[in-house]
Amino acid sequence: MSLFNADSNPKNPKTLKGLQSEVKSINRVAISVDCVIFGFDENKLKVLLIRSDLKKYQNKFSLLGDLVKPEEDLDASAYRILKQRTGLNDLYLEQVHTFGEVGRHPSGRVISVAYCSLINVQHHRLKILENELHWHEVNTVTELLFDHKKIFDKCYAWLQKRVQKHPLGFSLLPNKFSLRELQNLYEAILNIKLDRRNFRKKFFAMNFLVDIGEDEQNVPHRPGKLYKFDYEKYEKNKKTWSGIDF
Amino acid sequence: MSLFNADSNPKNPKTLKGLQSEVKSINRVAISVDCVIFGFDENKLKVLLIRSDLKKYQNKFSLLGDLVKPEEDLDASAYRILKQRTGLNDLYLEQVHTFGEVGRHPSGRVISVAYCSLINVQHHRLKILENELHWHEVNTVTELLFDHKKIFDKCYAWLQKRVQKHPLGFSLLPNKFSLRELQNLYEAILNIKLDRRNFRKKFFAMNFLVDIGEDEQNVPHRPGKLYKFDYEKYEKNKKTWSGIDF
DNA sequence: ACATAATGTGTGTAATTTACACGATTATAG
DNA sequence: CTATAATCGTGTAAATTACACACATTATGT
Repeated sequence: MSLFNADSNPKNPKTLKGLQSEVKSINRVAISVDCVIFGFDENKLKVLLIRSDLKKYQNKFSLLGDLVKPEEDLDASAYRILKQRTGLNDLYLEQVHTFGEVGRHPSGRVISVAYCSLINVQHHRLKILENELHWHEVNTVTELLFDHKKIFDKCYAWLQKRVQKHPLGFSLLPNKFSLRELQNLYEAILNIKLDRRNFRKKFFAMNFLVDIGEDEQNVPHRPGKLYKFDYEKYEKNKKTWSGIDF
Repeated sequence: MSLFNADSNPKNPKTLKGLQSEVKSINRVAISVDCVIFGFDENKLKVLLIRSDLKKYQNKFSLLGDLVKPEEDLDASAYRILKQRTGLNDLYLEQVHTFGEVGRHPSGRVISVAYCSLINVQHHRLKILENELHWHEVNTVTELLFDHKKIFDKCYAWLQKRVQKHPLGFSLLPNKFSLRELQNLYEAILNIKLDRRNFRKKFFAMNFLVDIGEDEQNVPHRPGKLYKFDYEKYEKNKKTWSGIDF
């Protein structure tokens, strides 16, 4: 077979050299990374967007993205974009889907790999105002640049599924959080109401929340206890089998 | 902002024209699609591989893939590869992950979008022998070309998760199948043993299996009833909320 | 006819999920 | 300092679901 083999034929194999020139000359496209960055603030799930300043694009908002550099891994590219925009390292980041429709981008063939990131809004509030960045409530996101709405929709649906089976949601909260905050977060992401007592029971039963012995401050009501998420314990005990169910 | 905006600066926005030349000249890479095609035969989960005939690559096996054509959508490219190899249309196909490490391919920068497909081995048995194609038991897959083992591993792990929450597994079976066959399939994919009675109860409770009133033929024991999967009913009734649990 | 092998169904128990109510604590307004 | 409003923190009974397990049935092969 050949390296790219859908046309291969045992009697007429491609050579490595031939392939190299094919790779270098013919089927070349640009590749970009777009980041769907979620945040949680004022009990709302938000997404970080940037305003287009091109008249041609009517001041639409778009996701944060950039072309992948020639010597840059895809993940590295996503981290670079996040770093440039938020100043933060060590963000939660995961690849979600790749969008490569022929007509998706006006500048030619551009394939975009979508990444999701979850960040704690408190930690980078400073950087926002310098740019044309803006936190949008996810429910009010309508039209975005190019196919970015489609990308956003995919990532939001991904988040709603993912957050039920994986504790990535904690990345949206401060290190110390109350159970009420955690529940508000889940209610905002999933867009549902949950029973407070059962929510509490469920998370305590998981045994990944650590009571750090502090209380909420400056709340206009009885303060709740603060917890942190024990990620190591989670990693050790996480489920592998959740059962057939659809 | 600009179309690619990680370097954008309100005082110095990129122009659309500038971007177009950037897309056309600088950051260009080749893009390919690799398909991980699963089959189920003799109660084993198999994956369809093709043998490399390049000496340089020591007769390693590789996934089925090809470069994406300039005017071809990613999904279309994956369908084309499947069609060329199996002669089948309408296969189950889903994008899983994109692999873009800088050094992953010897011919230069090649980004590969991995797709998973599930096919019914009966339906295309004819085409296999013409090529260097081979069904490998998934448990015996060791070294593959380039990073294809990594791609395969990702797709297999994806399948194991996915099959628990989505009825894609039926694509591996004939239209009519017995419950025993279905259970064998799940046991092969998940590499576990399941209780026959509970398995049966679970699937009947879902109410997506239709008794077609026929029995197995040519089995050396009491024939089981044959069923088909009612995909429409599934689509109407599928769950949206499966609960927080990790 | 008998041994063998798989099918098809039922039942008790444990575990999990759900629904639901009340007293305690804190801040605020008067 | 008292009343009010809000949230915290907890327990229990009912319903549902998951699991372990046993036995009678139907076919095959000899």
